[in-house]
Amino acid sequence: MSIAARSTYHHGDLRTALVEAGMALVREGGPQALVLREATRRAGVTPNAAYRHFANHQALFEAVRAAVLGVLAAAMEAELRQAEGLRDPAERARGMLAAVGRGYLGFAQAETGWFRTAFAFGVHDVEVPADPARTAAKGLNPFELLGHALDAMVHAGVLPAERRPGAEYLAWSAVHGMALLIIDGPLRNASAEQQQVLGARLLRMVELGL
Amino acid sequence: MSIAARSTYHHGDLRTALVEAGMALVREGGPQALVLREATRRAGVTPNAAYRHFANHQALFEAVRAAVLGVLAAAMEAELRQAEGLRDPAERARGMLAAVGRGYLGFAQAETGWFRTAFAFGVHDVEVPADPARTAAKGLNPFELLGHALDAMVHAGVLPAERRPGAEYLAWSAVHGMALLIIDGPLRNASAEQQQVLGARLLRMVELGL
DNA sequence: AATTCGATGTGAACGATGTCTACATGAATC
DNA sequence: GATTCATGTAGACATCGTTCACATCGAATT
Repeated sequence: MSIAARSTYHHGDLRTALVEAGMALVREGGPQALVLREATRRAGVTPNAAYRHFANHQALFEAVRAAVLGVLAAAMEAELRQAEGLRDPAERARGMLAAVGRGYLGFAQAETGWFRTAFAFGVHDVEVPADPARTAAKGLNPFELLGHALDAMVHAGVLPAERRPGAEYLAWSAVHGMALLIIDGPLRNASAEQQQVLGARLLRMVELGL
Repeated sequence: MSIAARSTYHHGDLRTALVEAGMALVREGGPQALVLREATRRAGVTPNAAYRHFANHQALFEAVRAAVLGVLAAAMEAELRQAEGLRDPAERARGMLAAVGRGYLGFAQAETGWFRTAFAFGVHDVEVPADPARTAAKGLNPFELLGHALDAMVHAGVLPAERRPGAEYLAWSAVHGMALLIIDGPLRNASAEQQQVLGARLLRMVELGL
């Protein structure tokens, strides 16, 4: 990208510049593509300058990951908005769960590099409250959006309350697993159509089996 | 490990020595821990010697991955043997599916480094037939073992035949996703008991929702 | 307004890694 | 017994993350 030729000695906002460069790298090549020196290069700065803002490579990586999770949350919220328009509470609640799943799977397909980054080396600390870098408009991270949909299902009487606890882990397992099979598992060569059909079947399985 | 002091100029069986060293590395530290130079060090050999047997780092990695998939298959077969003793065909078929899932989840918990390696950078080519390095006694790879269990369910009348096609992807998605949540996702700090309970719930969800 | 100072960026260096090219060894083949 | 070819060694290179000492500059203090 832009090797920003800089006139001032100080960059101005190097931290965010590095994160943005990292986002670009990782969007193309996944987590492996985040190389500290390249990020500084793109920011028009010496490698060591990064160490004024990040303790090490991993710290930079975590910042990039957080930003990616924010984008994911935004994608899920976009899908959610459609479902929230539905009138019937039961239908709406079910639609919300499906929307969360669709947003997740769609993101994995459309932004593979980012998705890989979001969950590389573990799905770390996704449930902790409200790192603002990880959220979008609603202020909820992806995990919380899922919980939100499940709550709505209980409220609408679609999901028995006694099966609510822990339900996010079951739903997430299914959707996360399929996302991985799609992006570079055995489903990576399936047509987008087939993938969508399987995704829908999976979401129905979750709904039935929860 | 053993830095095999060698008297002969030729190693004798460097290829397998490198794979075994790689297995040990990866068992501890996951896929990132496979470093070519360290593997050659442990084999008591110059770094370049590796290039007589593997085109590059990735080729070595794939060989290690294949070996790991073989161990996984063995773990799943061990679980399967218990279920195969059951008399009632329906119960047996259901038991086989559960056994496959348990083997998978148990392997993820017990051999985290190996599990991460098996599915790092994508669940590549797991469905292709019978790379012998990837199989255990039965000659079936993990994917085929799952298909085997599902076939048994159809045969026993537990799973409607029209829902059989593609069912492995639904089941695998769920189990694979949960494995990831357990090894370094939000469930990594849950007690082994809680993990097992959730695993059982997940498998029931699959059975119901397939 | 001049001085100080802490935050930010630079320069040069180190050890480690994957990989290349040229050379050495030795077991199998003719 | 000479030759050949698979296998291992030696040395080098570019790149990466990271460290230590030094440079620059905006903002706070006097």
